[in-house]
Amino acid sequence: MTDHRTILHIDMNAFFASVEQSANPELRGKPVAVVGGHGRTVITTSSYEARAKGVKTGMAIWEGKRACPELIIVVGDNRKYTYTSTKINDIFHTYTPTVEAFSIDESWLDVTHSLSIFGSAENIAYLIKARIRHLFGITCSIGVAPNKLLAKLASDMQKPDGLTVIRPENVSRILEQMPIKELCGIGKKMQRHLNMMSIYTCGELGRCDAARLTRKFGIIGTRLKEMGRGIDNVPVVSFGKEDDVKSVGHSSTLERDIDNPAEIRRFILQLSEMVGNRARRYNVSGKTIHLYVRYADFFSSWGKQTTLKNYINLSDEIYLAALGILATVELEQPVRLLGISLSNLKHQAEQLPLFEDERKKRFATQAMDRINDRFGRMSVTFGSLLPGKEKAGSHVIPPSWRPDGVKNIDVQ
DNA sequence: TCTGGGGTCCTAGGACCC
DNA sequence: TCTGGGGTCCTAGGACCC
Repeated sequence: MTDHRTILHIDMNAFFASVEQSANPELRGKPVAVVGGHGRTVITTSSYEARAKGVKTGMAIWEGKRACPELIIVVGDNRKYTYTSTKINDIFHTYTPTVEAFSIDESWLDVTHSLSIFGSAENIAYLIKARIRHLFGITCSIGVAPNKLLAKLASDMQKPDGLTVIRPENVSRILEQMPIKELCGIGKKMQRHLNMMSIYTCGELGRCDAARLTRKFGIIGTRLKEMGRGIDNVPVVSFGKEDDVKSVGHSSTLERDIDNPAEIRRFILQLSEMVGNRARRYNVSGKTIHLYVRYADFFSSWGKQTTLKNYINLSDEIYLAALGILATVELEQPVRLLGISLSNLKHQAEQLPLFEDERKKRFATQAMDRINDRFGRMSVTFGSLLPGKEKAGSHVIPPSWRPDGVKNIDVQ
């Protein structure tokens, strides 16, 4: 299907750092790095001034300082980013109802049916950029194209504060010399494989024999060739029409490596509480629990999962399942990171448990969740957590957070 | 004082059932 | 007693995205 859609991809420039610079004039024009508040943190986002000096996302603080000694370290503040992201999302919705949040700082808009009202996609892009700059003092890069793949590619072509339009008649010219790694979906490994087949540009990928790609990559081969030609029919899926959420998980690098079993169990309980709290807020329960451990040497790790007969979402049930997994292994090193996730999810129909003690437990859990929602994570928790004052990892939300928050889930 | 945290999707192989 | 094959569920692990 050759469609005639018009898609915008909007990418907030250095989002967390820009929000900080906007909130604090002393940071403007200076190299700033946003980091997590606790534990062995890394740089989540850095300002363009810092990037110019070689500061990159994922660097440890000391690495960032080595690249740029005058680097200003700012501990991230979730509330600022979620608030700003939500408000920006509101702006998008004044131009089209079809808005898909790819992450906290990236969205696609299908404006095909808005063009008659607002004139042109470029006009919409200008209006959006002006409003975001006016309201929040930050910039974004916008790509306009006939599909999501090309719109995302376009928004990457001019940063910061760019506006790039890829018209259907220019697609093949633009892709001819474009390195394949610029395409969303082609990572390091795929790039290496394609390079070994002497494929370096999108043009070459698009002309490659489909059978050759399919032999090498299986079913993905066909898709790769399409990507090389700039073909992408994936629709923009707005909030409320997405697929069900598939898993809920938390992981945390510990402040220091630990090998004390009681301490490990304490962190597992804490993570179980975080996972359970979120699952209950999403109103889902799951029957597969996954425990992930990374050892002190950073490189060795393992993950084990177990599937239960029943769907669960209470913190202590998750905790017990995770402990069950832990009991099947012998730890080889001190532990650096622990993670728990709940998958195999289903929407939980609201019904009161039959037995009095179960009802009491449900109410107690709901009360605890409400307090935590209001006053922040882990304001109240199970007693066994109280003696330790150590808390798991970073409080800075990941860029994968979506302003829509809870996804829509069909009741089954 | 090296190297975060949240996800999705895909594949391969084994167990088990019909 | 011997045989093939399809389907589903499960675990483990990897690639990719932000």
